[in-house]
Parts: sequence; structure tokens; C-alpha cells
Amino acid sequence: MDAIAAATGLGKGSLYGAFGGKKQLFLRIFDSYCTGVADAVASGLTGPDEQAYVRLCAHIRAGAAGVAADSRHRGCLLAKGAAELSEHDPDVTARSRRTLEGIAAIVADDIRAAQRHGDIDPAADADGLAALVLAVLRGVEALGKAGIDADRLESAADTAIALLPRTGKARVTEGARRPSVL
Amino acid sequence: MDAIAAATGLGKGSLYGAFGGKKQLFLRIFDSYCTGVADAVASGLTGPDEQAYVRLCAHIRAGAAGVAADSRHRGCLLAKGAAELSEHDPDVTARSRRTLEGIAAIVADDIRAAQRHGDIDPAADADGLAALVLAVLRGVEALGKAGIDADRLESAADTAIALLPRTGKARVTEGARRPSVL
DNA sequence: ACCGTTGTGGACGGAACGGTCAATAACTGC
DNA sequence: GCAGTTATTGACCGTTCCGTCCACAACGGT
Repeated sequence: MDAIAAATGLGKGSLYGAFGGKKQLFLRIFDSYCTGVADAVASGLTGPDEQAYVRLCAHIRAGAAGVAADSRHRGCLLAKGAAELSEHDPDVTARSRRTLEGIAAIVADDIRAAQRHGDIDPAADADGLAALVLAVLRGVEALGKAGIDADRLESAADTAIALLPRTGKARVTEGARRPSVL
Repeated sequence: MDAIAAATGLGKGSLYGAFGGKKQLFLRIFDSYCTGVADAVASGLTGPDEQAYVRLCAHIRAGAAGVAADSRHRGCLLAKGAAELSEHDPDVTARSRRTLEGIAAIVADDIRAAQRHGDIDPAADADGLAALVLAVLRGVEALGKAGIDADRLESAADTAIALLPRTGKARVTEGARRPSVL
């Protein structure tokens, strides 16, 4: 709070008067950040079906590239907030969950668009794929913060893209939820 | 430090005398945790080539199940330490990186074993796949801490397994690093 | 111009925390 | 059994930090 007061030039009393307290101020910031992230994802992943697949690939790659470019490991407030605070603060958990589920829905919609256009196997489970894509992106973020090289991060992203079930002679993803093996 | 002193029954002076300071004590704990995780992964992913693929699937599923079972969002010290401290402490970054790269190597070895046995497409890039698997697991961990339902976590893990390039009529992963699209 | 409301600022109290230190206990080799 | 070394303790100091409070300025209606 002292740092924020110093950075904003406001007195600490004003901060408390305007926002009520530390946690409420944080939640305001966190909410704003979450909607910002969700909006950015939405604007990157919506559009005509013809480019849905390209948008998806670009999104995955951009995510990895963004992490790789963050050489200072500053990271993402959503990830950091969830990792650090979710354990003790259900409000943060709820907000992170809502945001990520919203993003998953956006990704799933884009995948469905790509399926309509014939780029992604229509037999694949769009929600499952969306969950996977989201996990990969959050995982790349986590790995990036752990100092993993940019090459490896981009390799993970590219491999994920390469494994997406394409149409036609592509492998059947029937039974993706429960493979027979094991 | 006060909490550790209380929990261990030791005086704070003893703690400082024995370990030197807060950061050094943390690094001792962090190192121990990291080697523990790496050992656990190694013991879960080594064995005869015939079961390499099964081990890999089990590992992925167990990772997701473990996160899903952690209803308190306590999480993993490696992930939390990297997320929280890596920004300001290069020692933590270095240790996280070493650990995760070690795990990636173990995963890659298991994938190569599965390739030798004919379960995974030998044309696939084992290191790229390992990076992807690692990203998925860390991503599932991150999503879990954000409160995402167990179903979705397991869906991501299962989808990842289902998309692994199998042998034979499975899709060719040639050019996995740089798909032609986009 | 006046007064009530609202916003602002920085000093202050109180608590938590990291780290030190001198006194004391435990243990070692001889 | 003793002297010297080492381990342990909890009180203690300085710092950081959160949140409050009161004095004061800005503003708006009349």
C-alpha cells in the first residue's frame, strides 16, 4: 500500500478512503486484469470460420512467444494471483476460475468454428481440446517463470499445434476422453 | 521463521545458527523438494520399453488426478516457488529450471523408449513431445490452483494422451516443430 | 460569501517479522 | 571431573507494513 501510494502520488488515507482497504483494492485490480485478459483472448479468437484454425494457432504461438519475451519473469497477474493467493482467498479462486472458464469457452468456440470450416476433425471434443490448449498455455507460462529456455517453450507450443486433430486423413480422435490403452 | 520455530519446537536462534538465514533455509527445503519431485518422476517413468507408453499415460493422468485431489489448492512448492520468487531471486529460477529440465529429460527418455517399442511414432520429436507433456502437467497444476473443476483437468490430461502420436496408421508428426499452416 | 460534504495527506499506533545476542545448557575429548 | 567447544533459547532491536485518524483543502449548492 505504501508503494502504491508513492507510485500514484496519493496519500494512503485517500487510497483507503477510495477503495476501502487492501484486499478490495487488489480485487479491483485483479478483476480489471481478468477482464482485460479475457477481452484480449476474445478479440484474438473471434472472426470468420475460415480463419478459426489460423487464429487458434496464432494464439497458442503468441502465448508462448509472450512468455518467452518476458525475460524478467514478471509473469501474468492472473497466474500469479491464483498461484499465490488462491490457497487462502476464495474470492481470488472464484475470479480466476470464472476467467479461465470464460477463456476456455472462447477457445472452444473457436475450435468449433474450425471444425465447421473443416480444419479440425469434427469428431474431436472441442471442450476437451480447449481444456488442453488452455493447460498448455498456462503450463508454458509456468515453465517460463521457472526460467525454461524460449526454444523449449516454443517447442511445446508448436508440438501442441502439430498434434491438433486435423481433418481428413488425420487420426481419428474418437474416444479422446478415454483411450483404450491403460 | 517464527512459524517454523513454533512448528519445530526450536528456538529462532537455533534455526539461524543451524541454517544461516531465512533464504538459505528456504533453498535447503526447495532443493530437497526439487530432488524429491525429480526422483518421484524418475521412479515413475523408468522401466522396460514395453511399458514406457503405459507409464507415460499413467504419469500424465496421475498428475492431473493429484491436482484434482488437492481440493485445498495447496499446490506444489516447485510451482509456487517459481511463480512467486523466480522474479526476484535468480537462485530459485536456476533451481526450478534445472529441476524441470531434468524432468523433461526423463519424460523424453520414456518417450524414446515408447518409440523404440513401437508405441509412439518414431518420427516424432521426443524432446518436443516431452516439452508439451511437461507444459500440460504444469498447466493442469496452474488451472487446478485457479479452482478449475476436476473434470476439466482430467479432460485436458486425457486429450493430451489421446493426441500423442501413435504408431502405424497414426498421423505423421513430420514437421511438428513448424507446421505448414500459418 | 458561507457551510456542508467530500476528498486528501501524512503522521501515528500497533502488530508482524527478520535477525542478533548474551546467557545457559549440552556435550566433547582428555 | 573438568575445561573448552558447541548448541539452544527467548528476549530484544530495528524495520516494515497495515490501517486509522485528524487536520486541512477542494468543491458545490444556495
